[in-house]
Amino acid sequence: MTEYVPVSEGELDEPIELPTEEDGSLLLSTVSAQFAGACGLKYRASGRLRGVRLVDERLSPPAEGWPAHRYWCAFPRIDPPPPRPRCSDLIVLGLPWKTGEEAVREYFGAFGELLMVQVKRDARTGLSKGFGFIKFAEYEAQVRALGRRHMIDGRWCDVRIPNGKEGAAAAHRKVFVGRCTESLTADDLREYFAAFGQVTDVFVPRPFRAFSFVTFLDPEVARSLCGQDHIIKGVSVNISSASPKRAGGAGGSGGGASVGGATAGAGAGSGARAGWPTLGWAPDAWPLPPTHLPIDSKPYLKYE
DNA sequence: GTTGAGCGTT
Repeated sequence: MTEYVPVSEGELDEPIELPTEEDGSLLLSTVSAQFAGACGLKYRASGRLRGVRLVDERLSPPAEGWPAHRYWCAFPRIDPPPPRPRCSDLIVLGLPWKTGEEAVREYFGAFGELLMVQVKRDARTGLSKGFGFIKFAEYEAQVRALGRRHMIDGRWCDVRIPNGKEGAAAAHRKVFVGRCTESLTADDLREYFAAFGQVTDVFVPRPFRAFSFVTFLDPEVARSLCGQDHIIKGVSVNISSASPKRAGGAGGSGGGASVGGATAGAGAGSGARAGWPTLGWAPDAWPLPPTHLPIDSKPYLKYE
């Protein structure tokens, strides 16, 4: 004969009485009819949690019978969070000559715990080369630091994922934006494309050329945009995948894709980059002529 | 006028 088993969704919820079968078992389908997604039952016996035996979709009563306890549902484990992306070394470009590791550590320490800080120096003279490397403990800190510019000791600095192995992956996060007009600033592009995903870099060649590069944090965002035409400030631009930079000259070893924040250019031919529009700074005001900069914060020029 | 700046003594 049918008896009724009190079952609730969670331990503290109000039970619903569910009918058993002729053989005294409770069908899992009877449970899931009331509690969608339930995959079993549990109860408490002398303070400890116990599971109800389940064979072939039938839940068997405990030895002491159904009425001895009240029951609640077991649900499948929610999907385990995907493994966190790991932190990579990050290059910090454009450091003032005077800036040492202490200042870099103090500045980026505000973004999260730092595992490594280096300022690269000339072996002979000990003078800073104007760049360094950092590594965060937490990926979230890395994300916070990428894709915006950083004012360190009076100069705007860029944080990017270094070239090389990591840089090759950056190629998949970057799109080529063709048919740009001169009216489209790096900030315009960053603001527009931020709607599709976090933008970590915008590059607009200077002097003007009719293209730009936009790098996203998520390669899937970049991929999804390829092949599309978009209208930005009335300009129809075409988006395609960014092909690797051509090797050649110093340092180019194949895929020189870069990722990172904005850049204060130093010489003719440098590009314009934009950071977070919300910061409200004006990239078109850059690069400042070196003579307008404090003596201790001239633009980064290798070997100068 | 459709492909980019600079990248690590180990």
